Amino acid sequence: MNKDKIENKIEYRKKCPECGNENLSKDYERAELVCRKCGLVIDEEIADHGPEWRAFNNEQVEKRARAGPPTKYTLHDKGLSTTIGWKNRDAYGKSIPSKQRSQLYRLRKWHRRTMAGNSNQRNLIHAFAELSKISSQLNLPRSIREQSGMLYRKASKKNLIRGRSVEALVLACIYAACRMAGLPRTLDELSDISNVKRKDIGRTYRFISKKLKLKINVPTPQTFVSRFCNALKLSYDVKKKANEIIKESIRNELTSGRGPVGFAAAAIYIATVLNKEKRTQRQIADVAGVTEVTIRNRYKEIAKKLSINIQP
DNA sequence: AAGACGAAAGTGGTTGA
DNA sequence: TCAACAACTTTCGTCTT
Repeated sequence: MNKDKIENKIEYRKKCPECGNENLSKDYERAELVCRKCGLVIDEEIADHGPEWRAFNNEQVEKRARAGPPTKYTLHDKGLSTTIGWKNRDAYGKSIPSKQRSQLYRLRKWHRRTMAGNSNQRNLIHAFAELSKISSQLNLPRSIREQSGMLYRKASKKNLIRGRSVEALVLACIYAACRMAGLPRTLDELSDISNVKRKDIGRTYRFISKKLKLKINVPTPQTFVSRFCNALKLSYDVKKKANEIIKESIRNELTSGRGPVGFAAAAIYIATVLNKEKRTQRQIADVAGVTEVTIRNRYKEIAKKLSINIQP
């Protein structure tokens, strides 16, 4: 209890190790602690110091679930399970007469069966273990994890699971949740950390988004800028500049038909050159998952249309 | 030596008949 | 279901710093 308070205080008093600036902003959406002066990401997991909610069987789930609100979509019973005790005693500790005892046995049996005995529940336990593993690897904020879990639960309710790979389904839910939160990951990123092919994740995603009638907008280049800039350790100014370039490009209809990822990468490249925080095309291409060629093509188009002069 | 450039051929996904 | 198509990638030779 006290320990939590102390930790919070320490976090609050943090300084930027790069420039000593104390003006830090917490970005809970992205789960980052960011220096407002130089854009350095100081702590990438501020929103998620919670325990690992992994459960591999019903007993573990019940042990960990207890009664603590808020309810968790990432637990197969939303953390709301009730247990019938194993002792043959009543609430006062008296032993229960044998006549009622057989009744109690029967009650327990069916309780167990309805809890985790059916394949649906077992499937959810498996899926949420998977979900927890993957979202840890991606450092996803809790809100997105919960959203993914909710989507999976919905899919399960509509019987969309049977006959499909659990892993692909989980990845598709994560992909959808990220996009809904405005923090899209690329299919390649998801594919890289799992052993599901990009194509399969995409297909499964389309499947569930159609069946669940999800309304998800096409990602704009801006949604990628912040993440890529952080990965490249670029300053806040570059971020801002890149966003301006994108906004201007959208107005000039340069973005239509172009992949948003490559476009974001090109805008960042221009911004780095303009702000003299040079990164090579290769560096940017690597974090964005596109090729240098794409960056070149895009940035030529932008520079031409917006008449931005790039001189080294 | 490293980075930027651009041509040309290849690949995977979308679209419309 | 198939072919056409645009976006993007791969590869590679050349130029610039």
